Amino acid sequence: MVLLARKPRLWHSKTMTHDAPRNTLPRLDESLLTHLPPFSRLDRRQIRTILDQASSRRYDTGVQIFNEGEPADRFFMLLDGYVRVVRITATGEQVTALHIPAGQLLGIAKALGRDTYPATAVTAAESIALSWPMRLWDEFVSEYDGFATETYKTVGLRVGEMNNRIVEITTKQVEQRVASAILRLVNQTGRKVDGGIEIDFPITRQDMAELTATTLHTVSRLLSGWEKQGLVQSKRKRIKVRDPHALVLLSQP
DNA sequence: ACATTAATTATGT
DNA sequence: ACATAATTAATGT
Repeated sequence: MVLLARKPRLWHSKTMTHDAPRNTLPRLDESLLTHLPPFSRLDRRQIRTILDQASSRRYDTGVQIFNEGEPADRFFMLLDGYVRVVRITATGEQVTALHIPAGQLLGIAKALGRDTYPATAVTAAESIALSWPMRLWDEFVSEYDGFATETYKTVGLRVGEMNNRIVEITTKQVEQRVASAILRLVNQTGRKVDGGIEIDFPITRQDMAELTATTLHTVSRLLSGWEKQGLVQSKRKRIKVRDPHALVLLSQP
């Protein structure tokens, strides 16, 4: 299996050297959670007990973390990487609802009053996530100050984003949709590189097409055109924005 | 205004 | 060498 063949690469470890291969991740440090909004108001002791109940796992890119309709037995905190939340239409097409960056909760079915996952979560890059059994959810909500308000805040933001997408898809035209999709991704996950800002995880034309409800061909044509005008620069699975403002103009006619 | 089909090329292991 | 990704042109609704 691929997962076992690869060396476990932990958070931001490009320059790190590994002493020895491990089959389990190292003991979790409290600093992993202290800065993350749902846990930021907690003291060390509380975070310790939270971590002791967590299990941590590393995922290759393109791996499902959970599937739509499954009983939601665990909820997750993404520590590193990106996941896309995907729904399958009646015709079997994939539609990407949104992307979740590191530092956010996912699979929080309980927060939506559900006991099954409402969508499928697939890693968009190599990722690491903590998870807890869902029975702890109510405990977290009641015991830990700020946990509930923060998570419901992000839930609100996410449904807002999905609503925006629906409005976009039904009203705006394709060029405007992919323009604003790129801008959203850049705002959420953008990483400054020399000539501009780059989407921080590998994303194909097909992925963009699923995000914007179009075809990979249209996406390809648009990106090629924008590249010639110097708006963006893209190679395989990478999109860099050189002129965000111009994209903003394209996204709102 | 956009999708679909198909053929061709580029790119990463 | 092979599979996957991207481009490009032609044709269709």
